[in-house]
Amino acid sequence: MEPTVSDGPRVEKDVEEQSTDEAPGPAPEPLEPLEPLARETSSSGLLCRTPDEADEANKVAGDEPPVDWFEPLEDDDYDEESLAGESERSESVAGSETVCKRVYKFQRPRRKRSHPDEGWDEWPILGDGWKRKEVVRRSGSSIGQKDVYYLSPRGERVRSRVELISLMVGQQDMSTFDYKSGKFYEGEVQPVRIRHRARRKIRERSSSESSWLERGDGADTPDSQHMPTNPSLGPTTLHSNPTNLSWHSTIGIPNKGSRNVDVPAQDRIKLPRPSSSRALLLPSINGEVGSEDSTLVCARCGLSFTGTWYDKQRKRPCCPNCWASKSKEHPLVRFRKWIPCGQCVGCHNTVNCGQCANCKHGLQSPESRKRLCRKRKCICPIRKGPGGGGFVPQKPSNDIPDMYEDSVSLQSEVTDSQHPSLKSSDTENFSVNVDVDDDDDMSTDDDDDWHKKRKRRSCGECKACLCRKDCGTCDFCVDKPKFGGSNKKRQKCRLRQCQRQAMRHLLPFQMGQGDHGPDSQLLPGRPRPHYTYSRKSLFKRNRGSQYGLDFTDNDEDDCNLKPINWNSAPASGSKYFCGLDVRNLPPSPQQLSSVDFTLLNGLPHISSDPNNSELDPLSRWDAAKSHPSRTSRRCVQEMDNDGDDDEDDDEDDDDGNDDDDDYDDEEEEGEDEEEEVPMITQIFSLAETPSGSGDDVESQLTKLLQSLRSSAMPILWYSIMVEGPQLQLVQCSKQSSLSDTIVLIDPGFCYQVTVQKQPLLPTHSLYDRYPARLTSVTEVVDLLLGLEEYVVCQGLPPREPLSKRNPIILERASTCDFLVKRMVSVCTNCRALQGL
DNA sequence: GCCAACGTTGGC
DNA sequence: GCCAACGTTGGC
Repeated sequence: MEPTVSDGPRVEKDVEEQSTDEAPGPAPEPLEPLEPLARETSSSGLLCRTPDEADEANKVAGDEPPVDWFEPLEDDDYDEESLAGESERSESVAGSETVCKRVYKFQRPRRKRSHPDEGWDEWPILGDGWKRKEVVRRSGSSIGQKDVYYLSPRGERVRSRVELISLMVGQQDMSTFDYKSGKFYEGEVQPVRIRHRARRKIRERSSSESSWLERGDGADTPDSQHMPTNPSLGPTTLHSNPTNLSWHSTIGIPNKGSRNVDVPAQDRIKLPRPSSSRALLLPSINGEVGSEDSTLVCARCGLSFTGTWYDKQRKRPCCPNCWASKSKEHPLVRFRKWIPCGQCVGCHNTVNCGQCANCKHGLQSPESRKRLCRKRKCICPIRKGPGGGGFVPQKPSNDIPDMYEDSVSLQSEVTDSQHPSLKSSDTENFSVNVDVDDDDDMSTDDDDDWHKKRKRRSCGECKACLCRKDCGTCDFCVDKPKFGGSNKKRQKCRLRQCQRQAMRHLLPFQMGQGDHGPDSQLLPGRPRPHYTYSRKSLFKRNRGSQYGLDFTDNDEDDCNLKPINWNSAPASGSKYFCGLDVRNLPPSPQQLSSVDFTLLNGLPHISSDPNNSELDPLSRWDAAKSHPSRTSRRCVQEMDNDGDDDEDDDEDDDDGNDDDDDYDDEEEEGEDEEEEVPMITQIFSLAETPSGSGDDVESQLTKLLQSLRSSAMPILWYSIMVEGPQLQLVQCSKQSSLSDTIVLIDPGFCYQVTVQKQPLLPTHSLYDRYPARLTSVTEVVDLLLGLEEYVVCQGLPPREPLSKRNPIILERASTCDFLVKRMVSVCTNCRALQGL
């Protein structure tokens, strides 16, 4: 039977028969039956395609093997278009979530990363062994956009023309190669790419035009299926709703100042007539160029307007006002997002009741997205429902042109609340519905704010976020192609990782590496998420969640770590670093002294361990990381000695898992942050000893510590607080020229620099360059940067070398400067000692 | 079109 | 559980 849309349930059944990710293997792809559908759709011309696109689609359906860019579409068909079953649509809003989640779960295998050799077409035009692949973006604002990748015979994945050309240097002339189509245009007229200039010019007038121009040959994408000019829309076409159409050409100037929701129809925004250039590009309706304006409802503000303006990605109608707006708010957010007022009782409530349906849902299904406790919901109706944020759409939703409904029906962000199934309710009723149904109302689901999802690693305010320059030395920078790297890690420079929201494992090393350490909540950044849904048994998670807890991560290691109560006094004599997760940090200087360096007569000898001498700084760092037992276990054990089991730990644990489940919950994040700050103060109290100085001084020093930790520090410097109290800045790279250099800041902010535990003489020129007291982050950073100009005096080998079997012991003068300018490897005093 | 980098996953 | 790898997507 030829699959049709109505085959959805059957397909869903097929999907269910797949044992999720356990059975990828050679079994037929669960969504396979849909491929013919896609082909048929393409071939029949039902979709809005240009002739070229239709040819391409037909070609795909015919001679060439199906390229895998159909697959994502099929995925999305299920996810967003609900081809998997109309039943999803007919579900109640609350019920739909269950169904969607189930479908989603069974679709996971389809979402799995494609196998390296999956979906590649042989592309001999580039030479033997070359492969090509087209991928359609499945979500986001650029959904439907098609990306083309190539795979070289050597397995190098090419993402762009630049990369391809760089690979083909000396092999093939790529000047006539069209990357997108994968063909050479020798002797042919290369397809005209109307971009840049045209786009810039047109964008001022019409987003829809620019979208078309931008997309170029990418028009055979899901976007094309919801063009307002799509003749296949049947009863839900333009023609079916004449009251919302304006087939007459209207020429006018967009009324950018008007935001009146009660704009009468005759005052609706008039758009310029499509340009002639655009007319050539737009698809046609029944042979006519689809250049006529139509009345649309802006997906962003809800205003009706006349024209064919669409947002940048041509996903939704977008009025000129919103188009001109610099706001990055997602066009649909206002329709979908429940915006807390921040003032009502619900907004002020920061404690989950634990009793409401949403709380129980979270307890029962921790793997699902967390829903905000009902007691914590904003109770201000004006903030709810479509047109939230104080805006009410002009027209009831059932007056929204059907073409728009059709257009949004394919979007990944579309929820049931926007679904045509709800169009029967007018605006008021719609709002009521939303109010009643808290679950759907919740915007904490991941589908509610895709934009923030991409932004949630960046606060945009901290120094790291504001820093625009890569350090060029961290592992992430080294990985970047511009620094000669292989682009495998693809992460932002560590020094530019947001101090507040970045994943901890991405932060600079001094910020801590572990996510689950006893003091993890003290560290900047977020815990590392655990994407365990695909591999971890739900039972395991549920077992703990029955009690509102999740012990999933309580492996043996963590059990040792978690009982630590940082609010209690440390074990007597304990000298572990406070507030640092040192499990994966490089060895502390104290530890270094006993592990990596052997001090003979106060002088270090060069280790013969290649791990210490051969590796580059980052490798050595990695080596240090790979031996956490050398660095952290000692601390762990020490800390564990005072281990008291505290419920707070459990709560923390729970929170951590909540984070895993829902990073989108902004309020929760805010709470996390709120919890972190005071904890630092409490941590500092750890170091507070009876013999300590006054509270004022201590708190000042603590503030400096906090500031340092929330700032981007020079590479591999990290700040710690030790007993005294004393703030220490430690260069943790053993490969650094300043290895084992510490800046000690006392409660009076006076500082001293030590190198390998040896204090720099007060007469050292370094002290002349910087203030005697370091009272701000800037001063500290300046000093550290200044220190980077120095290297440690190497001393000199003894005149009479010992036997080769003994380590070489370098000698220094008692007046050694320790730190010398980079071009000077040995200080003058040591040279003098040797008579040089 | 290209690059940056976010989010996820498979392998260990 | 960790993390290298990379598919993916937003920004310019």
